[in-house]
Amino acid sequence: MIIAISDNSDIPIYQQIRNQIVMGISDGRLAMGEQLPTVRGLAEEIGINSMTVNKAYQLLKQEGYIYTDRRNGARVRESFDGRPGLSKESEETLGRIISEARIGGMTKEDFYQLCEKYFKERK
Amino acid sequence: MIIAISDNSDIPIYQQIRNQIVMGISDGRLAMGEQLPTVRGLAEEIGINSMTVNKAYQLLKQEGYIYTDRRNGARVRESFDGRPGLSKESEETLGRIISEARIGGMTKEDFYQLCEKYFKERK
Amino acid sequence: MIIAISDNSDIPIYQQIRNQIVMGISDGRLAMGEQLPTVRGLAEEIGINSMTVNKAYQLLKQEGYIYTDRRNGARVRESFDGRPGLSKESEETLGRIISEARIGGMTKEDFYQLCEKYFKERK
Amino acid sequence: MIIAISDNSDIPIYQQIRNQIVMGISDGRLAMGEQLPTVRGLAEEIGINSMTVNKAYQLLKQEGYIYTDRRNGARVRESFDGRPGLSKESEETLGRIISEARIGGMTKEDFYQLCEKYFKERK
DNA sequence: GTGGTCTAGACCACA
DNA sequence: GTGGTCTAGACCACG
Repeated sequence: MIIAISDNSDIPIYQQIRNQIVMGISDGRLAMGEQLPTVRGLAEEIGINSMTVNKAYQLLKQEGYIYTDRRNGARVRESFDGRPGLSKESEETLGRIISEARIGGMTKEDFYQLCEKYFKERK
Repeated sequence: MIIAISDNSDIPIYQQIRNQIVMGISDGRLAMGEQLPTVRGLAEEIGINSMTVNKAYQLLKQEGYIYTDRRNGARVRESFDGRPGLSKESEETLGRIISEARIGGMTKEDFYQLCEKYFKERK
Repeated sequence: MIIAISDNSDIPIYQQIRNQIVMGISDGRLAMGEQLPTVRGLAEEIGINSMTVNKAYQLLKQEGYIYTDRRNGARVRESFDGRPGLSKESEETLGRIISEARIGGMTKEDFYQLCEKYFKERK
Repeated sequence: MIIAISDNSDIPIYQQIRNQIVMGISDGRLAMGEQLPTVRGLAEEIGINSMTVNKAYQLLKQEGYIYTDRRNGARVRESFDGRPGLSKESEETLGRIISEARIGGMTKEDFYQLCEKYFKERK
């Protein structure tokens, strides 16, 4: 899986990595239990410091998306059973986005149609 | 309209203001063309630096949600025509949230049901 | 409040800082809402890198013990209402310690007497 | 006695083994003087490197929980006399946990009730 | 002035 | 070889 970082984004690099891995898990590019690139390997690949990748992995680990096995590096969680639907922050953000969509003139149907795109994606 | 700032949020204060005004416009608490509080007035009301409020207004203006007329008052835009849509950033964020929802075990129906809540709100 | 770091401990420095602040909150040396030392200030005081203090603060923040107000630095949480009794890890560790105590020949009464010491402490 | 290793734990494997054996001794699953599995046998059983099991045994031996007789078999110590007590480390950890419990809103009685659970266990 | 982020190196424990 | 920790110094956003 390719991880592309945008230098001129105002989202911190470690967050961008975190987001792309989450999206990779969601759309199937990263399978349950699959091994992630090593911290150093990924850092080299995208040309950043390994501490930054480490921070992203720590965040993913804390959120329960991955775990680190001392023998094999980092892996995607095998199951996401007990986790609640959405984090409180993400739900708030969703509310904000829906507000923006409504002001932007989108109907509920327009919005759901947009969502479909992201539900379908499975590269 | 009451604007409440959370000190322990990770979101910068000026963005919290911006978000609340956007949501106010969306759910009808702020009417099209309605005059916003003055920068200094709002700053005093919520007990923060007026530079911060100014920054929020600048952002809203730049995003096209409000405009300032020559008497220095800020008003909500009268119409939001143009093709319906979301900003590129917000659409990306939406994609990220849908990914999180899917991993969290939400079905498309669960997600839409959650969205309904935010579409209904109209205080 | 004085924070003392042990260099020859196998507990990471950022964890030691975290533990001492937690204990400070518990025994009243740090009041609810009280401002913590600044990251740089504390780092200088105990002669370590500010990133390490930052890491400790991030951990405390994530655990809900403190929050960071952009205007005033880091502060102790005002209330700890909704938090559950003990984290799963701490409860497991407690079980392990009780096992050690029993093998060490302590009766339940011996153990509770030892606990009393830590419940009483309020410097 | 079954020893189960968790790959996604932050606790090193050799310590997990050590902890489980200590708890086994405490709750009676391992009798005083009972012979432990061989290093190689246990390593194969739980599918890890025998160096790791060896490290756990060394630690247990150093802590006085087990001893190795001249026929190379490891056995649980016959008696644990001496003045009742906890290691300095464990006592410190206990203090930390009590702090967390207090902040978490547990009363002394809540805490003792939780402890009871671990005192009762004797499989 | 505050915390947040990032870099370029380094050392260590674990397995 | 893996992740985890730490350093010394730097820049940035926020208020």
